[in-house]
Amino acid sequence: MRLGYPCINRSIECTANSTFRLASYSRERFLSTVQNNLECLQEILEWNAEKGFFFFRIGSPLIPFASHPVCKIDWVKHFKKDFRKIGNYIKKQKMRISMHPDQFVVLNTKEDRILQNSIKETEYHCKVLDALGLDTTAKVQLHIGGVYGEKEKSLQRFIERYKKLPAMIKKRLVIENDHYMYSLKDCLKVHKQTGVPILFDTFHHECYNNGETVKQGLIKASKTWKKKDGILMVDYSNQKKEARKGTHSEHISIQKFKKFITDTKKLNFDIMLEIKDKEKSALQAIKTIKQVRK
DNA sequence: AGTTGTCAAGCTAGT
DNA sequence: ACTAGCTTGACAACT
Repeated sequence: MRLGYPCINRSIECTANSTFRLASYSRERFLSTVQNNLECLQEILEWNAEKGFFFFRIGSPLIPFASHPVCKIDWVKHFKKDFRKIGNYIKKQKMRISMHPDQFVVLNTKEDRILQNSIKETEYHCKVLDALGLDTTAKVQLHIGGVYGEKEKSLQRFIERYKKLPAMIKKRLVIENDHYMYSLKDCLKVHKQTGVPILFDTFHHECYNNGETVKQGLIKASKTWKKKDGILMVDYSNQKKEARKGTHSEHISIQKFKKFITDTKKLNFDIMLEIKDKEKSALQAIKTIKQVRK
Protein backbone atom coordinates (compact mmCIF):
# COMPACT_ATOMS: atom_id res chain seq x y z
CA MET A 1 0.00 0.00 0.00
CA ARG A 2 1.29 3.38 -1.03
CA LEU A 3 -0.08 6.74 0.04
CA GLY A 4 -0.07 10.01 -1.86
CA TYR A 5 -1.69 13.37 -2.50
CA PRO A 6 -2.51 15.17 -5.72
CA CYS A 7 -0.57 17.73 -7.70
CA ILE A 8 0.49 20.29 -5.13
CA ASN A 9 2.90 20.46 -2.25
CA ARG A 10 2.52 23.59 -0.17
CA SER A 11 5.44 22.83 2.10
CA ILE A 12 8.06 23.56 -0.49
CA GLU A 13 8.54 26.72 -2.46
CA CYS A 14 8.20 25.08 -5.78
CA THR A 15 5.28 24.20 -8.00
CA ALA A 16 5.16 21.88 -10.97
CA ASN A 17 1.92 23.55 -12.07
CA SER A 18 3.19 26.88 -13.34
CA THR A 19 1.39 28.11 -16.38
CA PHE A 20 0.65 31.35 -18.19
CA ARG A 21 -2.03 32.94 -20.32
CA LEU A 22 -2.58 31.78 -23.86
CA ALA A 23 -2.17 35.41 -24.93
CA SER A 24 1.37 35.45 -23.59
CA TYR A 25 2.39 32.21 -25.25
CA SER A 26 5.84 32.17 -26.77
CA ARG A 27 8.42 29.48 -27.39
CA GLU A 28 10.65 30.97 -24.69
CA ARG A 29 7.88 31.24 -22.16
CA PHE A 30 6.81 27.69 -22.85
CA LEU A 31 10.30 26.23 -22.56
CA SER A 32 11.21 28.07 -19.37
CA THR A 33 7.89 27.18 -17.73
CA VAL A 34 8.21 23.49 -18.57
CA GLN A 35 11.82 23.48 -17.42
CA ASN A 36 10.75 24.94 -14.11
CA ASN A 37 7.85 22.51 -13.74
CA LEU A 38 10.05 19.50 -14.37
CA GLU A 39 12.64 20.67 -11.87
CA CYS A 40 9.95 21.20 -9.27
CA LEU A 41 8.43 17.83 -9.99
CA GLN A 42 11.75 16.22 -9.20
CA GLU A 43 11.99 18.25 -5.99
CA ILE A 44 8.49 17.25 -4.90
CA LEU A 45 9.17 13.59 -5.57
CA GLU A 46 12.33 13.74 -3.48
CA TRP A 47 10.42 15.41 -0.68
CA ASN A 48 7.78 12.70 -0.98
CA ALA A 49 10.31 9.88 -0.78
CA GLU A 50 11.83 11.39 2.32
CA LYS A 51 8.42 11.63 4.00
CA GLY A 52 7.21 8.24 2.85
CA PHE A 53 4.81 9.14 0.04
CA PHE A 54 5.19 6.77 -2.87
CA PHE A 55 2.06 7.69 -4.78
CA PHE A 56 1.70 11.02 -6.52
CA ARG A 57 -0.61 12.65 -9.01
CA ILE A 58 1.14 14.89 -11.50
CA GLY A 59 -0.87 18.03 -12.23
CA SER A 60 -2.24 18.67 -15.70
CA PRO A 61 -0.48 22.01 -16.18
CA LEU A 62 2.95 20.31 -16.20
CA ILE A 63 3.20 21.05 -19.92
CA PRO A 64 1.00 24.11 -20.50
CA PHE A 65 -1.06 24.10 -23.69
CA ALA A 66 0.38 20.75 -24.68
CA SER A 67 -2.79 19.76 -26.52
CA HIS A 68 -3.53 23.22 -27.89
CA PRO A 69 -2.75 24.01 -31.56
CA VAL A 70 -0.56 26.89 -30.39
CA CYS A 71 1.99 24.41 -29.11
CA LYS A 72 4.18 23.30 -31.98
CA ILE A 73 7.22 22.25 -30.00
CA ASP A 74 8.13 18.58 -29.73
CA TRP A 75 8.38 18.80 -25.95
CA VAL A 76 8.90 15.08 -25.46
CA LYS A 77 12.03 15.28 -27.55
CA HIS A 78 13.18 18.62 -26.18
CA PHE A 79 12.97 17.47 -22.56
CA LYS A 80 13.86 13.85 -23.19
CA LYS A 81 16.76 13.83 -20.75
CA ASP A 82 14.77 15.52 -18.01
CA PHE A 83 11.86 13.12 -18.38
CA ARG A 84 14.21 10.18 -18.37
CA LYS A 85 15.93 11.36 -15.23
CA ILE A 86 12.68 11.89 -13.33
CA GLY A 87 11.27 8.62 -14.64
CA ASN A 88 14.34 6.72 -13.49
CA TYR A 89 13.99 8.24 -10.06
CA ILE A 90 10.33 7.20 -9.90
CA LYS A 91 11.23 3.66 -10.88
CA LYS A 92 14.15 3.46 -8.52
CA GLN A 93 11.93 4.54 -5.64
CA LYS A 94 9.13 2.20 -6.80
CA MET A 95 6.71 5.10 -6.90
CA ARG A 96 3.26 5.03 -8.47
CA ILE A 97 2.06 7.91 -10.62
CA SER A 98 -1.37 8.97 -11.78
CA MET A 99 -2.77 11.90 -13.73
CA HIS A 100 -6.28 13.30 -13.91
CA PRO A 101 -7.30 15.39 -16.94
CA ASP A 102 -9.56 18.25 -15.95
CA GLN A 103 -13.30 18.67 -16.30
CA PHE A 104 -13.16 19.74 -19.94
CA VAL A 105 -12.28 16.25 -21.01
CA VAL A 106 -15.54 14.49 -21.77
CA LEU A 107 -15.23 11.41 -23.94
CA ASN A 108 -18.96 10.77 -24.18
CA THR A 109 -19.76 14.28 -25.40
CA LYS A 110 -22.25 14.80 -28.21
CA GLU A 111 -20.08 17.38 -29.91
CA ASP A 112 -17.30 16.35 -32.21
CA ARG A 113 -15.18 19.37 -31.34
CA ILE A 114 -15.25 18.50 -27.64
CA LEU A 115 -14.50 14.87 -28.44
CA GLN A 116 -11.45 15.76 -30.53
CA ASN A 117 -10.14 18.12 -27.83
CA SER A 118 -10.79 15.51 -25.17
CA ILE A 119 -8.86 12.84 -27.03
CA LYS A 120 -5.95 15.18 -27.62
CA GLU A 121 -5.86 16.19 -23.97
CA THR A 122 -6.02 12.62 -22.75
CA GLU A 123 -3.31 11.70 -25.22
CA TYR A 124 -1.14 14.46 -23.77
CA HIS A 125 -1.45 13.02 -20.27
CA CYS A 126 -0.46 9.58 -21.56
CA LYS A 127 2.47 11.08 -23.41
CA VAL A 128 3.86 12.48 -20.17
CA LEU A 129 3.77 9.05 -18.55
CA ASP A 130 5.29 7.51 -21.68
CA ALA A 131 8.05 10.15 -21.70
CA LEU A 132 8.84 9.25 -18.11
CA GLY A 133 9.24 5.67 -19.28
CA LEU A 134 6.67 4.35 -16.80
CA ASP A 135 4.93 1.01 -17.24
CA THR A 136 1.15 0.57 -17.56
CA THR A 137 0.60 0.70 -13.81
CA ALA A 138 0.86 4.50 -14.16
CA LYS A 139 -2.69 5.59 -14.93
CA VAL A 140 -4.77 8.43 -16.35
CA GLN A 141 -8.14 8.73 -14.67
CA LEU A 142 -11.36 10.08 -16.12
CA HIS A 143 -15.02 10.09 -15.26
CA ILE A 144 -17.52 8.59 -17.68
CA GLY A 145 -18.79 12.04 -18.56
CA GLY A 146 -22.14 13.77 -18.97
CA VAL A 147 -25.63 12.30 -18.73
CA TYR A 148 -27.39 14.69 -21.13
CA GLY A 149 -30.78 13.66 -19.83
CA GLU A 150 -30.41 10.09 -21.11
CA LYS A 151 -28.05 8.16 -18.93
CA GLU A 152 -28.10 4.74 -20.56
CA LYS A 153 -27.54 6.14 -24.02
CA SER A 154 -24.74 8.39 -22.76
CA LEU A 155 -23.08 5.48 -21.00
CA GLN A 156 -23.23 3.41 -24.18
CA ARG A 157 -21.70 6.31 -26.07
CA PHE A 158 -18.74 6.22 -23.67
CA ILE A 159 -18.26 2.54 -24.44
CA GLU A 160 -18.31 3.13 -28.19
CA ARG A 161 -15.84 5.97 -27.84
CA TYR A 162 -13.57 3.95 -25.61
CA LYS A 163 -13.33 1.13 -28.12
CA LYS A 164 -12.04 3.51 -30.78
CA LEU A 165 -9.35 5.12 -28.63
CA PRO A 166 -5.71 4.68 -29.63
CA ALA A 167 -3.76 1.96 -27.82
CA MET A 168 -1.49 4.47 -26.06
CA ILE A 169 -4.55 5.82 -24.25
CA LYS A 170 -6.28 2.50 -23.65
CA LYS A 171 -3.29 1.04 -21.88
CA ARG A 172 -3.42 3.82 -19.26
CA LEU A 173 -7.02 4.95 -19.03
CA VAL A 174 -9.05 4.08 -15.97
CA ILE A 175 -12.53 5.34 -15.04
CA GLU A 176 -13.63 6.68 -11.71
CA ASN A 177 -17.06 6.64 -10.09
CA ASP A 178 -18.38 10.17 -9.57
CA HIS A 179 -20.62 11.57 -6.88
CA TYR A 180 -23.85 12.23 -8.76
CA MET A 181 -23.92 10.90 -12.31
CA TYR A 182 -22.19 7.55 -12.70
CA SER A 183 -21.86 5.25 -9.72
CA LEU A 184 -19.62 2.25 -9.22
CA LYS A 185 -22.36 0.06 -10.66
CA ASP A 186 -22.40 2.15 -13.83
CA CYS A 187 -18.62 1.93 -14.06
CA LEU A 188 -18.83 -1.85 -13.69
CA LYS A 189 -21.21 -1.94 -16.63
CA VAL A 190 -18.63 -0.09 -18.71
CA HIS A 191 -15.88 -2.36 -17.43
CA LYS A 192 -17.79 -5.44 -18.47
CA GLN A 193 -17.92 -4.28 -22.06
CA THR A 194 -14.48 -2.71 -22.32
CA GLY A 195 -12.21 -4.19 -19.67
CA VAL A 196 -11.29 -0.70 -18.43
CA PRO A 197 -10.16 -0.76 -14.78
CA ILE A 198 -12.16 1.19 -12.21
CA LEU A 199 -10.48 3.62 -9.86
CA PHE A 200 -12.55 3.64 -6.69
CA ASP A 201 -13.37 6.96 -5.07
CA THR A 202 -14.58 6.29 -1.53
CA PHE A 203 -16.09 9.73 -1.02
CA HIS A 204 -17.97 9.72 -4.31
CA HIS A 205 -19.21 6.27 -3.41
CA GLU A 206 -20.56 7.56 -0.11
CA CYS A 207 -22.38 10.32 -1.99
CA TYR A 208 -23.77 8.05 -4.68
CA ASN A 209 -24.02 4.27 -4.58
CA ASN A 210 -26.31 1.32 -5.08
CA GLY A 211 -26.32 0.02 -1.55
CA GLU A 212 -22.81 -1.40 -1.42
CA THR A 213 -20.67 -0.41 1.55
CA VAL A 214 -17.36 1.28 0.87
CA LYS A 215 -15.56 -1.96 1.55
CA GLN A 216 -17.81 -3.97 -0.74
CA GLY A 217 -17.39 -1.37 -3.46
CA LEU A 218 -13.65 -1.34 -3.03
CA ILE A 219 -13.47 -5.09 -3.45
CA LYS A 220 -15.59 -4.99 -6.60
CA ALA A 221 -13.44 -2.25 -8.10
CA SER A 222 -10.19 -4.01 -7.21
CA LYS A 223 -11.21 -7.00 -9.32
CA THR A 224 -11.23 -4.85 -12.45
CA TRP A 225 -7.45 -4.34 -12.25
CA LYS A 226 -5.31 -6.85 -14.08
CA LYS A 227 -1.69 -7.57 -13.30
CA LYS A 228 -0.43 -5.15 -15.96
CA ASP A 229 -2.55 -2.39 -14.37
CA GLY A 230 -1.06 -2.82 -10.92
CA ILE A 231 -3.11 -2.84 -7.74
CA LEU A 232 -6.29 -0.83 -7.30
CA MET A 233 -5.99 2.93 -7.01
CA VAL A 234 -8.30 4.60 -4.48
CA ASP A 235 -9.19 8.26 -4.14
CA TYR A 236 -9.98 9.05 -0.54
CA SER A 237 -11.69 12.14 0.81
CA ASN A 238 -14.21 13.41 3.35
CA GLN A 239 -17.24 15.66 3.00
CA LYS A 240 -16.68 19.24 4.04
CA LYS A 241 -19.18 20.07 6.75
CA GLU A 242 -21.94 22.52 5.92
CA ALA A 243 -20.85 22.71 2.33
CA ARG A 244 -22.77 21.34 -0.61
CA LYS A 245 -22.65 17.64 -1.19
CA GLY A 246 -19.48 16.53 -2.87
CA THR A 247 -17.23 19.27 -1.52
CA HIS A 248 -13.87 18.01 -0.32
CA SER A 249 -12.94 18.75 3.26
CA GLU A 250 -10.15 21.09 4.27
CA HIS A 251 -8.50 18.57 6.60
CA ILE A 252 -8.60 14.85 6.95
CA SER A 253 -10.68 13.26 9.69
CA ILE A 254 -8.15 10.90 11.14
CA GLN A 255 -10.83 8.99 13.02
CA LYS A 256 -12.66 8.19 9.80
CA PHE A 257 -9.46 7.40 7.99
CA LYS A 258 -8.34 5.05 10.70
CA LYS A 259 -11.66 3.25 10.56
CA PHE A 260 -11.39 2.99 6.79
CA ILE A 261 -7.94 1.46 6.69
CA THR A 262 -8.76 -0.80 9.59
CA ASP A 263 -11.87 -2.06 7.80
CA THR A 264 -9.88 -2.74 4.66
CA LYS A 265 -6.81 -4.05 6.43
CA LYS A 266 -6.58 -7.26 4.44
CA LEU A 267 -6.85 -5.58 1.07
CA ASN A 268 -4.02 -4.11 -0.92
CA PHE A 269 -4.40 -0.83 -2.81
CA ASP A 270 -2.81 2.58 -3.25
CA ILE A 271 -4.50 5.64 -1.73
CA MET A 272 -4.65 9.17 -3.10
CA LEU A 273 -5.77 11.64 -0.46
CA GLU A 274 -7.94 14.30 -2.04
CA ILE A 275 -7.90 16.70 0.86
CA LYS A 276 -7.56 20.43 0.38
CA ASP A 277 -4.59 20.85 2.62
CA LYS A 278 -2.79 18.16 0.69
CA GLU A 279 0.42 16.89 2.23
CA LYS A 280 -0.46 18.17 5.70
CA SER A 281 -3.29 15.69 6.03
CA ALA A 282 -1.23 13.12 4.20
CA LEU A 283 1.48 13.33 6.85
CA GLN A 284 -1.09 12.54 9.53
CA ALA A 285 -2.55 9.74 7.47
CA ILE A 286 0.80 8.09 6.99
CA LYS A 287 1.25 7.79 10.73
CA THR A 288 -2.14 6.16 10.99
CA ILE A 289 -1.28 3.63 8.32
CA LYS A 290 1.91 2.71 10.12
CA GLN A 291 -0.09 2.11 13.29
CA VAL A 292 -2.74 -0.04 11.68
CA ARG A 293 -0.74 -1.92 9.05
CA LYS A 294 2.77 -3.05 9.61
C1' DA B 1 3.38 44.47 -2.32
C1' DG B 2 -0.96 43.02 -1.91
C1' DT B 3 -5.60 42.38 -3.97
C1' DT B 4 -8.79 40.81 -7.31
C1' DG B 5 -10.75 39.34 -11.67
C1' DT B 6 -9.80 35.99 -15.00
C1' DC B 7 -8.01 32.02 -17.32
C1' DA B 8 -8.51 27.11 -23.56
C1' DA B 9 -11.73 23.88 -22.61
C1' DG B 10 -17.78 21.07 -19.73
C1' DC B 11 -21.45 19.56 -17.00
C1' DT B 12 -24.63 19.26 -13.19
C1' DA B 13 -27.23 20.04 -8.99
C1' DG B 14 -27.75 23.26 -5.44
C1' DT B 15 -28.94 27.83 -4.34
C1' DA C 1 -30.91 32.28 -13.64
C1' DC C 2 -26.84 31.81 -11.63
C1' DT C 3 -22.86 29.66 -9.65
C1' DA C 4 -20.05 26.37 -6.83
C1' DG C 5 -17.68 22.51 -7.41
C1' DC C 6 -14.90 19.40 -9.70
C1' DT C 7 -8.12 17.75 -8.58
C1' DT C 8 -7.67 23.32 -8.41
C1' DG C 9 -4.44 27.36 -8.63
C1' DA C 10 -1.77 30.68 -10.64
C1' DC C 11 -1.42 34.63 -13.76
C1' DA C 12 -1.65 39.34 -14.70
C1' DA C 13 -3.69 43.64 -14.29
C1' DC C 14 -4.90 46.71 -11.00
C1' DT C 15 -4.67 49.37 -6.56
